[in-house]
Amino acid sequence: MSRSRNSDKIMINTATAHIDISVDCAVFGFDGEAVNVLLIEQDTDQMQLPKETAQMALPGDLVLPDESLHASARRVLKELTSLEGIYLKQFYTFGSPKRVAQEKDQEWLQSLRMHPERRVITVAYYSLVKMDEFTPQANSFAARAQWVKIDEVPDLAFDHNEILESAVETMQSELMTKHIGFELLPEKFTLSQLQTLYELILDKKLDKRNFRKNIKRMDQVIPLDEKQTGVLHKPAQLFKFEREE
Amino acid sequence: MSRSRNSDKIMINTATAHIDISVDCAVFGFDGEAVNVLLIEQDTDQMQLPKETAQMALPGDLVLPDESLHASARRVLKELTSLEGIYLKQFYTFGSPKRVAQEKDQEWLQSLRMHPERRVITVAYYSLVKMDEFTPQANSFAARAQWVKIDEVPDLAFDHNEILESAVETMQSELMTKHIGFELLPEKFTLSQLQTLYELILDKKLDKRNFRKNIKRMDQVIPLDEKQTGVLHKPAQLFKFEREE
DNA sequence: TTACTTCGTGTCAAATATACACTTTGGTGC
DNA sequence: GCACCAAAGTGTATATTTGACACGAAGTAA
Repeated sequence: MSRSRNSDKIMINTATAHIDISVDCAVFGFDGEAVNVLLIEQDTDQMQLPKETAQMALPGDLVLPDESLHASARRVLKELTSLEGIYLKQFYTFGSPKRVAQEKDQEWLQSLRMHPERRVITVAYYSLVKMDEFTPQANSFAARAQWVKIDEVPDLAFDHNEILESAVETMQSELMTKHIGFELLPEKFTLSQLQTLYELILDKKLDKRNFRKNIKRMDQVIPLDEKQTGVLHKPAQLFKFEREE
Repeated sequence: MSRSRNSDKIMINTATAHIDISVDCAVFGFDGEAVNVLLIEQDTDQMQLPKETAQMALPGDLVLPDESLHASARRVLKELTSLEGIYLKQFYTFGSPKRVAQEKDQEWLQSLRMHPERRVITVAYYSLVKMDEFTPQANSFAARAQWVKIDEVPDLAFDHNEILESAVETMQSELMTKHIGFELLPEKFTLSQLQTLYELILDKKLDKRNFRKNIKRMDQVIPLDEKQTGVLHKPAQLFKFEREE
């Protein structure tokens, strides 16, 4: 099939031509104050690398030979948070030939990967977790995980800043149409919490009355006979979200 | 890094563990009557396979070792149509472990690929071409290409029906927000042509006056001092689309 | 000139989006 | 128990957008 097919045969069949596939997950959480993303600190100790070279990265892993992409993302997430059945969505695949070839990244890959020089194409997912259900696992992977406010994210390994930015954009555009905001809130929430979350994700102020008008005409948002407690002002009514099938 | 990282090391290092990466393109065109997609007929003659086994497929190819994903899609498209600089958009990555393992597909892969048994993950793009600029290349790849109306697409190779369906959905959802409709029309077009195209893509009737009201308030659509010719009724005014930067 | 076909146009009603400010409620501390 | 604090909760008027709907105008062909 055409010229390129022939060149495949010539070029693919060399040791350097293998391409690895990974998944990376941008895992978002909301603590009432800010939207956070889960970052992993590269483990320089174990790798016997100088601490200065430690970078933070989105959690990710190579795709296993018999694992679907989605399963792979689920696995990464489960190892990290032990959560299952949470919102997880593929949004883009990053495949620049040099995306793991920068010097800052090679050092780390060389102490970790069998084929550090290999090109890696990564399928990126974003995920939304309720922070109050988040229970880090007692393994070295999750132990080095931490929540970082999305506007305080440092320079990350590989092209992970780009991936993260793209995840945030995807989340913004899906917020309205897919009601993903509720995935970040606890079971019971107030409308002010919901509004704060929307304002943080969309990065703009919303009008309180108009916002409530809109929310209240969604019949998936159900008022409870319960009020907020432990606040030093008028307690707000609690609501729950019921996803329809 | 954690259990899975270890299992990578064990499992990746076997002959069967390599995963190939391809791109597949759903190339759409509009002939005034219907929306068409470019399909390739698998070349059973050259492969010495019985003709009954011939299937149609979306054009695609393995990603070359040093080629970005986008470049790879551009290459496939150029070989097929010789067109450059046309609308091309990544929309999803399909990675089910068994997606090329069905019997109907293996026969063909075995006469074509160096590693027919390998799992292939494919990054899918959709593309919009003006059919009047489409010039098939004189190579065997393009010679077997043909336009097929999207509602007459037969069973395709691999999971290409699923990919195509997903491409159509993406196109539908991007039609309004990204004004991709104009990519399918010739330089000069009438509002009726535009409306027909919208109705075909969205698969629903639109009201003529309301449609025109909406289009006319887009200042990217510019009326020309020119009319349709060669029609046996009142000729329509021509318009052009000017993408703003 | 007639017949045919598609082009091109406006209005009204309904729904939705936006802008905007004050009273209510519960808790705390005196 | 009163005063204060802080956020909750609520309504209206205006502008904008959407959706439904029908007929004369322009050109071609016979």
